[in-house]
Amino acid sequence: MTKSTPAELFANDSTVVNVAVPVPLARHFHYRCATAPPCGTRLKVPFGNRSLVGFSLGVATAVNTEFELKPIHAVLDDEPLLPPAVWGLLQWAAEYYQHPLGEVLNHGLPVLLRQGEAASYKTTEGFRVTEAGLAIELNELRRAPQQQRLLAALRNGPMLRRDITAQEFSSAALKALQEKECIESFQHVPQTNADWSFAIGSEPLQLNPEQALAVAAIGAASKPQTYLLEGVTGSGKTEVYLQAMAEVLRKGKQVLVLVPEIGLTPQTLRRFQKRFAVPIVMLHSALTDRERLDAWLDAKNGGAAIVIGTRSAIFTPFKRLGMIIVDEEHDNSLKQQEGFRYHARDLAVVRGQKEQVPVILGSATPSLESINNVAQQRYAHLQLTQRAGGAKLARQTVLDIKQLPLKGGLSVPLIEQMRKELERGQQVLVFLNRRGYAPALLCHECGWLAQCRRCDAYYTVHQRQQMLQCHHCGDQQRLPKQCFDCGSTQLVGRGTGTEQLEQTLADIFPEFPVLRIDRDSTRRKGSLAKHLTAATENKYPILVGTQMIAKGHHFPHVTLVALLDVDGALYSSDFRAAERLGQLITQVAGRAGRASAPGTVVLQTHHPEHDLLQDLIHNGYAAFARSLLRERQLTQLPPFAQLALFRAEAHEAGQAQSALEIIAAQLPEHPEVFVLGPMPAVMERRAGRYRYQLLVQCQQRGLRQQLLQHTLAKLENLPELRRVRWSLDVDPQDFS
DNA sequence: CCTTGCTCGCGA
DNA sequence: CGCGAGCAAGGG
Repeated sequence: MTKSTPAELFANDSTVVNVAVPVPLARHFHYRCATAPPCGTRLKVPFGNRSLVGFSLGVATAVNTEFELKPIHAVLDDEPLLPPAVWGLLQWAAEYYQHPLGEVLNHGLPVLLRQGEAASYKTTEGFRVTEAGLAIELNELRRAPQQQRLLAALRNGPMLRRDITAQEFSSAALKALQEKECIESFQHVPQTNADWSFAIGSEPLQLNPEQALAVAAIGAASKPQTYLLEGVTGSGKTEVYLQAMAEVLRKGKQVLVLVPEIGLTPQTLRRFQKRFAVPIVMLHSALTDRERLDAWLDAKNGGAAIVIGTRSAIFTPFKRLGMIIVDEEHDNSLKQQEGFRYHARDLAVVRGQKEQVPVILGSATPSLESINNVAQQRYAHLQLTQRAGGAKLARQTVLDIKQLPLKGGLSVPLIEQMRKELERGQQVLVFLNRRGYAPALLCHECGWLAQCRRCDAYYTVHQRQQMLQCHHCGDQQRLPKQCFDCGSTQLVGRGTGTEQLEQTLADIFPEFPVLRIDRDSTRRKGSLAKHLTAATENKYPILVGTQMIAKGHHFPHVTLVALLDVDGALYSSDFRAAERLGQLITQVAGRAGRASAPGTVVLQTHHPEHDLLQDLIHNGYAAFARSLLRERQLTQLPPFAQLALFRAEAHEAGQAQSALEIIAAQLPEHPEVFVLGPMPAVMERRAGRYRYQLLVQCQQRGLRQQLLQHTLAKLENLPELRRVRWSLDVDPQDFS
């Protein structure tokens, strides 16, 4: 790396370089230097009274001579930091999402590189077993199960510290083993540009005909393309991924795997490791900045065969990328909901085209966007309709609870059905998407409801902590003893949350232990994994959970799944609510059953006759989604329309609203452009701010693009907008 | 009088 | 975004 001294730089700084700086401004900035650093190298530049790391965009042409330019401080890279494919992807994303390039480029980098660190390894620490560690009986460590587990793992081969922490081994266990001299640390020198192709042997698992067809189709394609792998839960999508990957790895190429939530990753990682003896790198939130940079470098230098990560991993550079897999492509967490609002699945498809590698989008409940792309023949369709091992899909039923008394959200017929399963020794899963004890606190005497000071929302009662909590702004206060209005002490929770449900179930079924899995019960690090394991092992006949349990994990002993309250989404104002409800019900239903004990799903509802529910339970998600798609076409909603959403928030409602009126006034009139709003957000006030929205709807993507570009250029100079926080969301997923 | 806490404007 | 200038509110 060259670190030019200021003296060298100023000696002859007649050149002007164009720099993308990480600030929320759409323009670039000019700086003086001796010779322009190549486009794509990082520079340290003075900005205001700060020093920032930006990217060179090459020699500037038309230069403003009205004021003196500042010289750059330093050149941080000898050559462009990012390979052309990633550079191009980031440029494309900045334009598509209308987000300042400097911020987008910054987003694509590990933190240390944003801060100006050199893009090179520092040695990393690894651990391996010693002679003593090999000699010792594992049984001797039975009093220290953590150490026992870790030692067993290390006997399979040395591991890096970052991989040890990633697999939820405790650092105490690591230290203890080291002190007993069962293991020792060593300095690991990263192996760049490894060749693992020889290590990919024949495949152990027998595929069913559908899986075999899918793998063959991907392998046989004459040119790379995008595939939608639509496979019912339990149909063995992962096995298709693994065998499709094997082909790629055998050629010595790398694979990028995007997963929605990192909670699932240790599990996925283990499965990948079991199959392939190749370097696998995980990008997850528990990594330190240094570990993240090392992982990034492993991918860039070609040392990592497989990279598994969440949405931001889509920007990882690769030396020889051979395939991208997006698991659970319908999942909303693939879309970033603030700042640079990109959709990692959509960028994966773009990246696949740019780098000419196949992209596999997998889901049991594909998004309507992807289903439409199949219909338009933009994606190839691969279907898995059979569950592996002959397991049957759960039978879905609706339970009409109109006029039925509810006990903590449970109807009597449901309780009886549960009892039957439990007495047969089966496991029952009760799903309720509302954590806490009760979603509101009500005064029984005067009807007063405890309302959040800063939001248009009620506090949730958390009985165990004796707190009121606002789930929208995080505000907390002690559970009041008296009504704020009338002073009555008759305060009761209204409605049911998982905390209450857990108690109610324990009362009804004292002989069957209950395990609750939600954000509150899994707050401590590693406890989600622990809970999930306990749930799988059938130690708890009754499982209670929020949508946390809807993702990925399979509970083979569960034969009855009950969803307590699905009505909220049936009459929602959000046009995506039905799609999401269908996905949720199908995913939760998919957690249950195995070959010997097919499951039943019970949906408690006040609207048993509702078309959506009927369609879903009788025809399944695939048909349900396709009828929703026809509806979207009739109503001209995505994917048949291109949306963009302007949001504004301010301390005064009027300010937010008028900011959007100003923006609306800048939008050119066009017969194919519809503008809706400004209108208040569904929750108008949140965390003390009033929130408004302005929806722009276009027929054509190109038209929307032109329109946004044109409009944003004008907005940059409007002083009236500086007083409010506003943002643009291209392809909004969530209107809250 | 000075500290504290905001909003505002600006950045090459 | 994130700094500092500038200004208002409040304590001594």
